[in-house]
Amino acid sequence: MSADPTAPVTTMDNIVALAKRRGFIFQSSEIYGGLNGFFDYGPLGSELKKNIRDCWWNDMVRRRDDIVGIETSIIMHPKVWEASGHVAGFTDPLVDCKVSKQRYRADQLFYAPVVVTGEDGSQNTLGYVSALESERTNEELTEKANDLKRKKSARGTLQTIAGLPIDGAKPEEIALIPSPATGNPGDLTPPRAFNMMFQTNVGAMTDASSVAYLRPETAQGMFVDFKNVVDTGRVKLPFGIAQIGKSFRNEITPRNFIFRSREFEQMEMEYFIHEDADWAKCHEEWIAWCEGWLKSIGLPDTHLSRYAHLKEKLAFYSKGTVDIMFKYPFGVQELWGIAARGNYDLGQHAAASGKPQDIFDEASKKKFTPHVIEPAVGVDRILLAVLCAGYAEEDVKDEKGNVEKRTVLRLSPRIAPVKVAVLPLLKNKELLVARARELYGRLKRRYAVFYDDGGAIGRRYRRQDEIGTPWCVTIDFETIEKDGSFTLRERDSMAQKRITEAELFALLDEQVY
RNA sequence: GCGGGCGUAGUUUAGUGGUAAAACUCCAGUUUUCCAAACUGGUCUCGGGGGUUCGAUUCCCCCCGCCCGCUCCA
Repeated sequence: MSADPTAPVTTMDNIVALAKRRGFIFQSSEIYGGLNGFFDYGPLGSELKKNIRDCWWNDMVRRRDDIVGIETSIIMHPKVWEASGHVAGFTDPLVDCKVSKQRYRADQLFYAPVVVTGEDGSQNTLGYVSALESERTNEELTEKANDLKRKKSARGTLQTIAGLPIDGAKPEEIALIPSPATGNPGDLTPPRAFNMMFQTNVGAMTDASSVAYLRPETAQGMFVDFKNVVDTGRVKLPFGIAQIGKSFRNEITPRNFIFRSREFEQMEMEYFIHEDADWAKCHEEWIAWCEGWLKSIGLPDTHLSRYAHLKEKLAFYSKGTVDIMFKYPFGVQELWGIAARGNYDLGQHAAASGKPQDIFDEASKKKFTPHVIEPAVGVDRILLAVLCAGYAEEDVKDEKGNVEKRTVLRLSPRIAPVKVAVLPLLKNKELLVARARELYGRLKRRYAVFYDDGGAIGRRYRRQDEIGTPWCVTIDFETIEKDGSFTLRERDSMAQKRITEAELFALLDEQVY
Protein backbone atom coordinates (compact mmCIF):
# COMPACT_ATOMS: atom_id res chain seq x y z
CA MET A 1 0.00 0.00 0.00
CA SER A 2 1.56 3.26 -1.03
CA ALA A 3 1.05 6.28 1.15
CA ASP A 4 -0.78 9.17 -0.38
CA PRO A 5 1.44 12.21 0.23
CA THR A 6 -1.50 14.57 -0.01
CA ALA A 7 -3.54 12.67 2.54
CA PRO A 8 -3.95 14.55 5.81
CA VAL A 9 -1.97 13.16 8.71
CA THR A 10 -4.71 11.93 10.96
CA THR A 11 -3.83 9.71 13.84
CA MET A 12 -5.99 8.68 16.73
CA ASP A 13 -3.59 10.54 19.02
CA ASN A 14 -4.40 13.76 17.18
CA ILE A 15 -8.12 13.13 17.35
CA VAL A 16 -8.09 12.22 21.03
CA ALA A 17 -5.94 15.25 21.86
CA LEU A 18 -8.19 17.64 19.95
CA ALA A 19 -11.30 16.10 21.47
CA LYS A 20 -9.92 16.69 24.94
CA ARG A 21 -8.34 20.09 24.27
CA ARG A 22 -11.45 21.62 22.80
CA GLY A 23 -14.05 19.98 24.96
CA PHE A 24 -15.55 17.41 22.62
CA ILE A 25 -14.94 14.18 24.50
CA PHE A 26 -13.57 13.36 27.93
CA GLN A 27 -12.83 10.08 29.59
CA SER A 28 -15.57 9.17 32.02
CA SER A 29 -14.85 9.68 35.73
CA GLU A 30 -11.41 11.02 34.90
CA ILE A 31 -10.72 12.46 38.37
CA TYR A 32 -11.09 8.94 39.77
CA GLY A 33 -8.67 7.47 37.29
CA GLY A 34 -11.13 6.87 34.49
CA LEU A 35 -13.36 3.93 33.67
CA ASN A 36 -12.48 1.80 30.69
CA GLY A 37 -15.07 1.87 27.93
CA PHE A 38 -17.07 4.90 29.05
CA PHE A 39 -16.92 8.47 27.80
CA ASP A 40 -18.38 11.90 28.45
CA TYR A 41 -19.25 14.45 25.82
CA GLY A 42 -18.19 18.01 26.61
CA PRO A 43 -19.85 21.26 25.52
CA LEU A 44 -18.85 21.00 21.86
CA GLY A 45 -19.11 17.23 21.71
CA SER A 46 -22.66 17.18 22.97
CA GLU A 47 -23.63 19.85 20.42
CA LEU A 48 -22.03 17.84 17.65
CA LYS A 49 -23.69 14.65 18.81
CA LYS A 50 -27.07 16.32 19.11
CA ASN A 51 -26.71 17.68 15.58
CA ILE A 52 -25.96 14.21 14.23
CA ARG A 53 -28.99 12.81 16.02
CA ASP A 54 -31.21 15.67 14.85
CA CYS A 55 -30.10 15.35 11.21
CA TRP A 56 -30.84 11.64 11.32
CA TRP A 57 -34.20 12.09 13.02
CA ASN A 58 -35.27 14.86 10.64
CA ASP A 59 -34.25 12.95 7.53
CA MET A 60 -35.37 9.53 8.73
CA VAL A 61 -38.59 10.41 10.52
CA ARG A 62 -39.94 13.93 10.08
CA ARG A 63 -39.20 14.36 6.41
CA ARG A 64 -40.66 11.01 5.43
CA ASP A 65 -44.28 9.92 5.29
CA ASP A 66 -43.63 6.25 5.94
CA ILE A 67 -41.62 6.25 9.16
CA VAL A 68 -42.58 7.05 12.73
CA GLY A 69 -40.32 7.50 15.73
CA ILE A 70 -40.63 6.02 19.19
CA GLU A 71 -38.65 5.96 22.40
CA THR A 72 -38.69 2.78 24.44
CA SER A 73 -37.30 1.98 27.85
CA ILE A 74 -33.74 0.81 28.37
CA ILE A 75 -34.78 -1.92 30.79
CA MET A 76 -37.37 -4.23 29.31
CA HIS A 77 -39.03 -7.46 30.43
CA PRO A 78 -36.33 -10.15 30.68
CA LYS A 79 -38.37 -12.36 28.38
CA VAL A 80 -37.71 -9.90 25.56
CA TRP A 81 -34.06 -10.94 25.63
CA GLU A 82 -34.89 -14.61 25.89
CA ALA A 83 -37.12 -14.37 22.83
CA SER A 84 -34.59 -12.32 20.89
CA GLY A 85 -31.90 -14.89 21.56
CA HIS A 86 -29.64 -12.55 23.51
CA VAL A 87 -29.75 -14.42 26.79
CA ALA A 88 -28.56 -17.63 25.15
CA GLY A 89 -26.51 -16.19 22.34
CA PHE A 90 -24.81 -13.44 24.23
CA THR A 91 -22.64 -15.74 26.28
CA ASP A 92 -19.30 -16.76 24.88
CA PRO A 93 -17.45 -19.21 27.12
CA LEU A 94 -13.73 -18.75 26.59
CA VAL A 95 -10.76 -20.96 27.31
CA ASP A 96 -7.21 -19.70 27.77
CA CYS A 97 -3.94 -21.50 27.28
CA LYS A 98 -1.96 -20.45 30.33
CA VAL A 99 1.40 -21.00 28.64
CA SER A 100 0.93 -19.71 25.09
CA LYS A 101 -1.62 -17.06 26.15
CA GLN A 102 -3.81 -18.11 23.25
CA ARG A 103 -7.52 -17.73 23.76
CA TYR A 104 -10.18 -19.95 22.30
CA ARG A 105 -13.92 -19.91 22.12
CA ALA A 106 -15.00 -22.98 24.05
CA ASP A 107 -17.54 -24.00 21.43
CA GLN A 108 -14.84 -23.93 18.75
CA LEU A 109 -12.28 -25.97 20.62
CA PHE A 110 -12.84 -29.74 20.44
CA TYR A 111 -11.48 -32.60 22.47
CA ALA A 112 -11.80 -36.34 22.60
CA PRO A 113 -10.76 -39.06 25.03
CA VAL A 114 -8.40 -41.58 23.46
CA VAL A 115 -9.60 -45.04 24.40
CA VAL A 116 -8.22 -48.36 23.24
CA THR A 117 -10.08 -51.64 23.55
CA GLY A 118 -7.95 -54.64 24.44
CA GLU A 119 -8.47 -58.15 23.05
CA ASP A 120 -10.12 -59.15 26.32
CA GLY A 121 -12.61 -56.29 25.87
CA SER A 122 -11.04 -54.15 28.56
CA GLN A 123 -11.00 -50.42 27.93
CA ASN A 124 -8.02 -48.25 28.66
CA THR A 125 -8.04 -44.45 28.46
CA LEU A 126 -4.66 -43.26 27.20
CA GLY A 127 -5.41 -39.53 27.51
CA TYR A 128 -7.01 -36.73 25.58
CA VAL A 129 -6.46 -34.92 22.31
CA SER A 130 -7.69 -31.52 21.13
CA ALA A 131 -8.22 -29.65 17.88
CA LEU A 132 -9.73 -26.43 16.62
CA GLU A 133 -12.91 -26.25 14.64
CA SER A 134 -11.05 -24.50 11.84
CA GLU A 135 -8.96 -27.62 11.35
CA ARG A 136 -10.60 -30.76 10.10
CA THR A 137 -11.62 -31.74 13.55
CA ASN A 138 -12.28 -35.45 13.58
CA GLU A 139 -9.50 -36.42 11.16
CA GLU A 140 -7.14 -34.22 13.09
CA LEU A 141 -8.21 -35.75 16.37
CA THR A 142 -7.87 -39.28 15.04
CA GLU A 143 -4.39 -38.51 13.79
CA LYS A 144 -3.37 -37.08 17.14
CA ALA A 145 -4.94 -40.06 18.90
CA ASN A 146 -2.85 -42.44 16.81
CA ASP A 147 0.26 -40.42 17.66
CA LEU A 148 -0.59 -40.71 21.31
CA LYS A 149 -1.13 -44.45 21.00
CA ARG A 150 2.26 -44.88 19.29
CA LYS A 151 3.98 -42.72 21.86
CA LYS A 152 2.55 -44.76 24.68
CA SER A 153 3.21 -48.02 22.84
CA ALA A 154 -0.31 -49.01 23.69
CA ARG A 155 -1.93 -52.09 22.30
CA GLY A 156 -5.51 -52.63 21.34
CA THR A 157 -8.05 -51.08 18.99
CA LEU A 158 -8.50 -47.36 18.93
CA GLN A 159 -12.11 -46.37 19.50
CA THR A 160 -13.83 -44.07 17.06
CA ILE A 161 -12.89 -40.50 17.76
CA ALA A 162 -15.64 -37.86 17.92
CA GLY A 163 -14.82 -34.28 18.77
CA LEU A 164 -16.76 -32.74 21.60
CA PRO A 165 -16.78 -29.00 22.28
CA ILE A 166 -14.66 -28.26 25.30
CA ASP A 167 -17.38 -26.28 27.09
CA GLY A 168 -19.01 -29.65 27.79
CA ALA A 169 -15.91 -31.09 29.42
CA LYS A 170 -15.73 -31.86 33.13
CA PRO A 171 -13.22 -29.89 35.22
CA GLU A 172 -11.11 -32.99 35.85
CA GLU A 173 -11.00 -33.64 32.10
CA ILE A 174 -9.86 -30.08 31.34
CA ALA A 175 -6.70 -30.76 33.29
CA LEU A 176 -5.93 -33.71 30.99
CA ILE A 177 -6.77 -32.09 27.65
CA PRO A 178 -3.68 -30.83 25.85
CA SER A 179 -3.56 -27.24 24.70
CA PRO A 180 -3.61 -27.03 20.90
CA ALA A 181 -0.84 -24.46 21.19
CA THR A 182 1.61 -26.32 23.43
CA GLY A 183 0.39 -29.90 23.11
CA ASN A 184 0.67 -30.26 26.86
CA PRO A 185 -2.18 -31.23 29.16
CA GLY A 186 -2.90 -28.87 32.03
CA ASP A 187 -2.23 -25.66 30.16
CA LEU A 188 -5.89 -24.85 29.55
CA THR A 189 -8.12 -22.97 31.94
CA PRO A 190 -11.72 -24.08 32.47
CA PRO A 191 -14.21 -22.29 30.18
CA ARG A 192 -15.33 -18.99 31.62
CA ALA A 193 -18.64 -17.49 30.63
CA PHE A 194 -18.65 -13.92 29.51
CA ASN A 195 -22.10 -12.42 29.19
CA MET A 196 -22.10 -9.19 27.27
CA MET A 197 -25.39 -7.95 28.74
CA PHE A 198 -25.22 -5.78 31.84
CA GLN A 199 -27.37 -7.23 34.56
CA THR A 200 -29.30 -5.43 37.24
CA ASN A 201 -32.15 -6.08 39.61
CA VAL A 202 -35.57 -4.49 39.47
CA GLY A 203 -37.22 -3.66 42.77
CA ALA A 204 -36.06 -4.29 46.30
CA MET A 205 -35.42 -8.01 45.99
CA THR A 206 -32.10 -9.25 44.69
CA ASP A 207 -32.93 -12.73 43.55
CA ALA A 208 -33.37 -14.62 40.31
CA SER A 209 -36.90 -13.32 39.82
CA SER A 210 -35.73 -9.70 39.82
CA VAL A 211 -32.94 -10.00 37.25
CA ALA A 212 -33.18 -7.60 34.34
CA TYR A 213 -30.81 -6.42 31.65
CA LEU A 214 -29.74 -3.12 30.20
CA ARG A 215 -30.64 -3.37 26.54
CA PRO A 216 -27.75 -4.37 24.25
CA GLU A 217 -29.60 -2.91 21.25
CA THR A 218 -32.56 -0.61 20.75
CA ALA A 219 -34.13 -2.72 17.98
CA GLN A 220 -36.16 -4.95 20.28
CA GLY A 221 -38.12 -1.91 21.42
CA MET A 222 -39.47 -1.48 17.91
CA PHE A 223 -40.45 -5.15 17.65
CA VAL A 224 -42.08 -5.29 21.05
CA ASP A 225 -44.09 -2.13 20.34
CA PHE A 226 -44.93 -3.18 16.80
CA LYS A 227 -48.60 -3.88 17.49
CA ASN A 228 -49.01 -0.71 19.52
CA VAL A 229 -47.71 1.37 16.64
CA VAL A 230 -49.78 -0.49 14.05
CA ASP A 231 -52.94 -0.08 16.13
CA THR A 232 -52.45 3.60 16.89
CA GLY A 233 -50.08 5.09 14.37
CA ARG A 234 -52.22 4.89 11.20
CA VAL A 235 -49.36 3.21 9.40
CA LYS A 236 -49.59 1.03 6.30
CA LEU A 237 -47.04 -1.33 4.84
CA PRO A 238 -44.38 -0.62 3.96
CA PHE A 239 -43.53 1.50 6.97
CA GLY A 240 -40.76 1.96 9.47
CA ILE A 241 -40.34 2.51 13.19
CA ALA A 242 -37.24 4.42 14.26
CA GLN A 243 -35.55 5.03 17.57
CA ILE A 244 -32.50 6.77 18.95
CA GLY A 245 -31.20 5.68 22.31
CA LYS A 246 -28.50 4.32 24.54
CA SER A 247 -27.46 0.68 24.49
CA PHE A 248 -25.04 -1.19 26.71
CA ARG A 249 -22.63 -4.03 26.06
CA ASN A 250 -20.05 -5.29 28.47
CA GLU A 251 -17.36 -5.55 25.79
CA ILE A 252 -14.34 -7.65 26.61
CA THR A 253 -12.01 -5.13 25.06
CA PRO A 254 -13.25 -1.60 24.52
CA ARG A 255 -10.82 -0.12 22.01
CA ASN A 256 -10.15 2.75 19.69
CA PHE A 257 -11.51 5.62 21.73
CA ILE A 258 -15.29 5.89 21.34
CA PHE A 259 -15.44 3.34 18.50
CA ARG A 260 -16.19 0.43 20.79
CA SER A 261 -17.43 1.51 24.18
CA ARG A 262 -19.60 -0.16 26.76
CA GLU A 263 -22.28 2.51 26.77
CA PHE A 264 -23.17 3.84 23.35
CA GLU A 265 -25.99 5.40 21.41
CA GLN A 266 -27.75 3.74 18.52
CA MET A 267 -29.96 5.03 15.75
CA GLU A 268 -31.97 2.11 14.46
CA MET A 269 -34.91 1.78 12.14
CA GLU A 270 -37.04 -1.27 11.41
CA TYR A 271 -38.63 -1.07 7.97
CA PHE A 272 -41.52 -3.51 7.73
CA ILE A 273 -42.44 -4.89 4.34
CA HIS A 274 -44.95 -7.34 2.92
CA GLU A 275 -43.88 -10.96 3.17
CA ASP A 276 -44.03 -11.20 -0.63
CA ALA A 277 -42.23 -7.92 -1.23
CA ASP A 278 -38.92 -7.80 -3.10
CA TRP A 279 -36.75 -7.67 0.00
CA ALA A 280 -33.47 -7.54 -1.93
CA LYS A 281 -34.55 -4.41 -3.78
CA CYS A 282 -35.72 -2.78 -0.57
CA HIS A 283 -32.45 -3.79 1.13
CA GLU A 284 -30.42 -2.20 -1.64
CA GLU A 285 -32.53 0.98 -1.50
CA TRP A 286 -31.83 1.35 2.19
CA ILE A 287 -28.11 0.78 1.74
CA ALA A 288 -28.07 3.54 -0.86
CA TRP A 289 -30.14 5.80 1.39
CA CYS A 290 -27.70 5.35 4.25
CA GLU A 291 -24.70 6.07 2.04
CA GLY A 292 -26.38 9.20 0.76
CA TRP A 293 -27.15 10.32 4.29
CA LEU A 294 -23.58 9.85 5.45
CA LYS A 295 -22.39 12.00 2.56
CA SER A 296 -24.99 14.64 3.42
CA ILE A 297 -23.32 15.16 6.80
CA GLY A 298 -19.92 15.45 5.21
CA LEU A 299 -18.32 12.01 5.12
CA PRO A 300 -16.25 11.71 1.95
CA ASP A 301 -16.93 9.02 -0.63
CA THR A 302 -13.28 8.02 -0.52
CA HIS A 303 -13.61 6.77 3.06
CA LEU A 304 -16.78 4.75 2.56
CA SER A 305 -17.10 1.21 1.26
CA ARG A 306 -19.42 -1.77 1.46
CA TYR A 307 -18.91 -5.17 2.97
CA ALA A 308 -21.43 -7.90 2.26
CA HIS A 309 -21.41 -10.55 4.99
CA LEU A 310 -20.72 -14.02 3.68
CA LYS A 311 -23.85 -16.10 3.39
CA GLU A 312 -22.48 -18.95 5.45
CA LYS A 313 -21.51 -16.67 8.31
CA LEU A 314 -24.94 -15.11 8.65
CA ALA A 315 -27.36 -16.03 11.37
CA PHE A 316 -29.79 -18.61 10.00
CA TYR A 317 -32.72 -16.19 9.85
CA SER A 318 -30.79 -13.47 8.04
CA LYS A 319 -31.21 -13.09 4.31
CA GLY A 320 -28.33 -10.73 3.91
CA THR A 321 -26.35 -8.10 5.74
CA VAL A 322 -24.32 -5.32 4.19
CA ASP A 323 -22.11 -3.09 6.30
CA ILE A 324 -21.20 0.39 5.22
CA MET A 325 -17.55 0.61 6.22
CA PHE A 326 -15.54 3.69 7.11
CA LYS A 327 -11.79 4.13 6.82
CA TYR A 328 -10.78 5.08 10.36
CA PRO A 329 -7.13 5.78 11.26
CA PHE A 330 -7.03 2.33 12.88
CA GLY A 331 -8.47 0.55 9.86
CA VAL A 332 -11.59 0.05 7.78
CA GLN A 333 -14.35 -0.70 10.26
CA GLU A 334 -18.09 -1.20 10.36
CA LEU A 335 -20.12 1.97 10.56
CA TRP A 336 -23.66 1.12 9.53
CA GLY A 337 -25.14 -2.36 9.27
CA ILE A 338 -28.13 -2.88 7.00
CA ALA A 339 -29.64 -6.28 7.69
CA ALA A 340 -32.49 -8.14 6.05
CA ARG A 341 -33.89 -10.08 8.98
CA GLY A 342 -36.94 -11.74 7.47
CA ASN A 343 -39.73 -12.01 10.03
CA TYR A 344 -37.54 -13.68 12.63
CA ASP A 345 -37.87 -11.06 15.38
CA LEU A 346 -41.62 -10.55 15.20
CA GLY A 347 -42.03 -14.30 14.90
CA GLN A 348 -39.95 -14.90 18.01
CA HIS A 349 -41.97 -12.41 20.04
CA ALA A 350 -45.25 -13.81 18.72
CA ALA A 351 -44.21 -17.29 19.83
CA ALA A 352 -42.80 -16.22 23.19
CA SER A 353 -45.65 -13.88 24.16
CA GLY A 354 -48.46 -15.85 22.57
CA LYS A 355 -49.63 -12.65 20.90
CA PRO A 356 -49.64 -12.75 17.08
CA GLN A 357 -47.60 -9.98 15.48
CA ASP A 358 -49.52 -10.02 12.21
CA ILE A 359 -50.88 -7.53 9.75
CA PHE A 360 -54.08 -8.03 7.78
CA ASP A 361 -53.59 -7.66 4.05
CA GLU A 362 -56.66 -6.16 2.38
CA ALA A 363 -55.65 -7.37 -1.08
CA SER A 364 -55.17 -11.04 -0.30
CA LYS A 365 -57.53 -11.02 2.71
CA LYS A 366 -55.02 -12.87 4.80
CA LYS A 367 -52.83 -12.25 7.82
CA PHE A 368 -49.08 -12.50 7.81
CA THR A 369 -46.05 -11.45 9.82
CA PRO A 370 -44.19 -8.65 8.01
CA HIS A 371 -40.55 -8.96 7.09
CA VAL A 372 -38.05 -6.31 8.06
CA ILE A 373 -35.03 -4.41 6.78
CA GLU A 374 -32.93 -2.96 9.60
CA PRO A 375 -30.43 -0.14 9.17
CA ALA A 376 -28.57 0.18 12.50
CA VAL A 377 -25.87 2.70 13.20
CA GLY A 378 -24.00 4.06 16.23
CA VAL A 379 -24.04 7.80 16.86
CA ASP A 380 -20.64 7.64 18.51
CA ARG A 381 -19.13 5.87 15.52
CA ILE A 382 -20.49 8.52 13.17
CA LEU A 383 -19.17 11.24 15.42
CA LEU A 384 -15.73 9.64 15.45
CA ALA A 385 -15.88 9.27 11.67
CA VAL A 386 -16.65 12.94 11.08
CA LEU A 387 -13.84 13.94 13.42
CA CYS A 388 -11.38 11.65 11.65
CA ALA A 389 -12.48 12.65 8.16
CA GLY A 390 -12.59 16.33 9.01
CA TYR A 391 -9.30 16.65 10.87
CA ALA A 392 -6.50 18.28 8.92
CA GLU A 393 -3.22 19.99 9.63
CA GLU A 394 -2.20 22.44 6.98
CA ASP A 395 0.84 24.58 6.35
CA VAL A 396 -0.12 28.23 6.12
CA LYS A 397 2.21 31.11 5.40
CA ASP A 398 1.97 34.16 7.63
CA GLU A 399 2.67 37.71 6.46
CA LYS A 400 6.39 37.31 6.93
CA GLY A 401 6.38 34.18 4.83
CA ASN A 402 6.91 31.84 7.76
CA VAL A 403 5.15 28.53 7.47
CA GLU A 404 2.82 27.77 10.33
CA LYS A 405 0.65 24.84 11.16
CA ARG A 406 -3.08 25.31 11.03
CA THR A 407 -5.37 22.70 12.54
CA VAL A 408 -8.79 22.65 10.97
CA LEU A 409 -11.82 20.48 11.47
CA ARG A 410 -13.78 20.36 8.24
CA LEU A 411 -17.25 19.61 9.57
CA SER A 412 -20.35 19.94 7.47
CA PRO A 413 -22.44 23.02 8.36
CA ARG A 414 -25.26 20.57 9.05
CA ILE A 415 -23.50 19.13 12.08
CA ALA A 416 -20.88 21.72 13.10
CA PRO A 417 -21.35 22.52 16.81
CA VAL A 418 -20.99 26.23 16.10
CA LYS A 419 -22.37 27.55 12.81
CA VAL A 420 -21.04 31.10 12.94
CA ALA A 421 -18.62 32.99 15.16
CA VAL A 422 -19.29 36.69 15.55
CA LEU A 423 -16.13 38.71 16.06
CA PRO A 424 -15.65 42.43 16.52
CA LEU A 425 -12.43 43.36 14.76
CA LEU A 426 -11.20 45.17 17.85
CA LYS A 427 -12.23 44.72 21.44
CA ASN A 428 -11.54 48.24 22.64
CA LYS A 429 -13.79 50.02 20.14
CA GLU A 430 -17.22 50.19 21.71
CA LEU A 431 -19.11 50.67 18.46
CA LEU A 432 -17.66 47.49 16.98
CA VAL A 433 -18.43 45.50 20.10
CA ALA A 434 -21.98 46.84 20.34
CA ARG A 435 -22.75 46.09 16.70
CA ALA A 436 -21.25 42.60 17.02
CA ARG A 437 -23.30 41.85 20.12
CA GLU A 438 -26.42 43.01 18.34
CA LEU A 439 -25.85 40.65 15.43
CA TYR A 440 -24.93 37.86 17.81
CA GLY A 441 -28.23 38.34 19.62
CA ARG A 442 -30.23 38.02 16.42
CA LEU A 443 -28.32 35.01 15.14
CA LYS A 444 -28.47 32.98 18.32
CA ARG A 445 -32.24 32.91 18.30
CA ARG A 446 -32.01 30.46 15.43
CA TYR A 447 -28.50 29.05 15.32
CA ALA A 448 -25.69 27.88 17.54
CA VAL A 449 -23.36 30.87 17.34
CA PHE A 450 -20.34 31.98 19.29
CA TYR A 451 -19.18 35.45 20.27
CA ASP A 452 -15.47 36.05 20.77
CA ASP A 453 -13.55 39.27 21.28
CA GLY A 454 -10.43 37.89 22.95
CA GLY A 455 -7.06 38.29 21.28
CA ALA A 456 -6.01 39.11 17.75
CA ILE A 457 -8.45 38.43 14.95
CA GLY A 458 -6.21 35.75 13.39
CA ARG A 459 -6.05 33.85 16.63
CA ARG A 460 -9.81 33.88 16.90
CA TYR A 461 -10.16 32.55 13.35
CA ARG A 462 -7.81 29.69 14.17
CA ARG A 463 -9.68 28.81 17.32
CA GLN A 464 -12.84 28.48 15.29
CA ASP A 465 -11.03 26.44 12.63
CA GLU A 466 -10.09 23.91 15.26
CA ILE A 467 -13.65 23.37 16.44
CA GLY A 468 -15.05 23.17 12.93
CA THR A 469 -16.99 26.43 12.73
CA PRO A 470 -17.74 26.87 9.01
CA TRP A 471 -17.98 30.67 9.04
CA CYS A 472 -16.77 33.67 10.96
CA VAL A 473 -18.19 37.15 10.55
CA THR A 474 -16.09 40.13 11.53
CA ILE A 475 -17.61 43.49 12.38
CA ASP A 476 -15.22 46.19 11.24
CA PHE A 477 -15.21 49.95 10.68
CA GLU A 478 -16.90 49.60 7.32
CA THR A 479 -19.80 47.93 9.06
CA ILE A 480 -20.52 50.88 11.31
CA GLU A 481 -19.37 53.69 9.01
CA LYS A 482 -20.74 52.53 5.68
CA ASP A 483 -23.34 50.03 4.59
CA GLY A 484 -23.55 47.66 7.54
CA SER A 485 -21.94 44.81 5.63
CA PHE A 486 -19.32 42.71 7.36
CA THR A 487 -16.59 40.23 6.50
CA LEU A 488 -17.56 36.61 6.00
CA ARG A 489 -14.55 34.39 6.46
CA GLU A 490 -14.85 30.85 5.19
CA ARG A 491 -13.19 28.07 7.17
CA ASP A 492 -11.93 25.73 4.47
CA SER A 493 -10.60 28.25 1.94
CA MET A 494 -9.87 31.02 4.46
CA ALA A 495 -11.35 33.30 1.81
CA GLN A 496 -13.05 36.53 2.83
CA LYS A 497 -15.84 38.47 1.24
CA ARG A 498 -18.27 41.17 2.27
CA ILE A 499 -21.80 40.14 3.02
CA THR A 500 -25.00 41.69 4.38
CA GLU A 501 -26.99 40.38 7.29
CA ALA A 502 -29.79 39.27 4.97
CA GLU A 503 -27.31 37.37 2.84
CA LEU A 504 -25.85 35.70 5.92
CA PHE A 505 -29.25 34.48 7.06
CA ALA A 506 -29.96 33.23 3.53
CA LEU A 507 -26.66 31.34 3.49
CA LEU A 508 -27.41 29.72 6.85
CA ASP A 509 -30.93 28.85 5.79
CA GLU A 510 -29.58 27.05 2.76
CA GLN A 511 -26.62 25.27 4.38
CA VAL A 512 -27.90 24.42 7.85
CA TYR A 513 -30.82 22.04 7.64
C1' G B 1 -8.77 -11.63 29.94
C1' C B 2 -3.19 -12.40 28.37
C1' G B 3 1.68 -10.23 26.82
C1' G B 4 4.69 -5.77 25.83
C1' G B 5 5.30 -0.41 26.32
C1' C B 6 3.77 3.93 28.91
C1' G B 7 1.67 7.53 32.95
C1' U B 8 5.13 14.92 35.61
C1' A B 9 0.21 21.46 34.01
C1' G B 10 -4.77 21.60 28.76
C1' U B 11 -0.36 20.11 25.25
C1' U B 12 4.92 18.86 24.35
C1' U B 13 8.80 17.86 27.34
C1' A B 14 12.83 18.69 31.72
C1' G B 15 14.17 17.06 36.57
C1' U B 16 15.23 15.11 41.73
C1' G B 17 15.45 10.26 48.02
C1' G B 18 14.82 16.73 50.90
C1' U B 19 7.60 19.69 48.79
C1' A B 20 8.96 20.59 40.62
C1' A B 21 10.71 23.56 35.70
C1' A B 22 10.28 25.56 30.61
C1' A B 23 7.66 26.59 26.13
C1' C B 24 3.01 26.85 23.98
C1' U B 25 -2.20 26.98 25.50
C1' C B 26 -5.73 29.20 28.84
C1' C B 27 -7.53 33.61 31.98
C1' A B 28 -7.16 39.12 33.14
C1' G B 29 -5.25 43.84 31.58
C1' U B 30 -2.62 47.16 27.98
C1' U B 31 -2.19 47.31 22.86
C1' U B 32 -3.81 45.89 18.01
C1' U B 33 -8.00 48.33 11.27
C1' C B 34 -8.37 40.85 9.08
C1' C B 35 -5.23 34.96 9.87
C1' A B 36 -2.12 31.72 16.42
C1' A B 37 1.90 39.68 16.89
C1' A B 38 3.84 42.26 21.42
C1' C B 39 4.00 43.61 26.68
C1' U B 40 2.46 42.87 31.99
C1' G B 41 0.28 39.77 35.48
C1' G B 42 -2.19 35.16 36.77
C1' U B 43 -4.43 29.91 37.20
C1' C B 44 -3.26 24.77 36.74
C1' U B 45 0.87 19.27 37.50
C1' C B 46 4.06 14.31 39.68
C1' G B 47 -2.86 8.71 37.88
C1' G B 48 -4.57 6.22 42.81
C1' G B 49 -3.52 3.31 47.25
C1' G B 50 -0.19 0.79 50.29
C1' G B 51 5.06 -0.28 51.79
C1' U B 52 10.40 1.02 52.80
C1' U B 53 12.36 5.74 54.84
C1' C B 54 13.23 11.05 59.44
C1' G B 55 11.43 12.32 54.44
C1' A B 56 8.90 9.14 48.17
C1' U B 57 7.13 12.48 42.24
C1' U B 58 11.85 9.44 42.50
C1' C B 59 12.79 2.78 45.22
C1' C B 60 9.25 -1.73 45.91
C1' C B 61 4.11 -3.91 45.62
C1' C B 62 -1.01 -3.63 44.18
C1' C B 63 -4.78 -1.11 41.50
C1' C B 64 -6.53 2.27 37.63
C1' G B 65 -5.91 4.30 32.89
C1' C B 66 -3.67 4.91 27.86
C1' C B 67 -1.15 2.71 23.37
C1' C B 68 0.31 -1.84 20.54
C1' G B 69 -0.34 -7.18 19.69
C1' C B 70 -3.50 -11.51 20.82
C1' U B 71 -8.54 -12.71 21.95
C1' C B 72 -13.58 -11.05 21.43
C1' C B 73 -17.23 -8.18 18.74
C1' A B 74 -24.58 -12.18 19.29
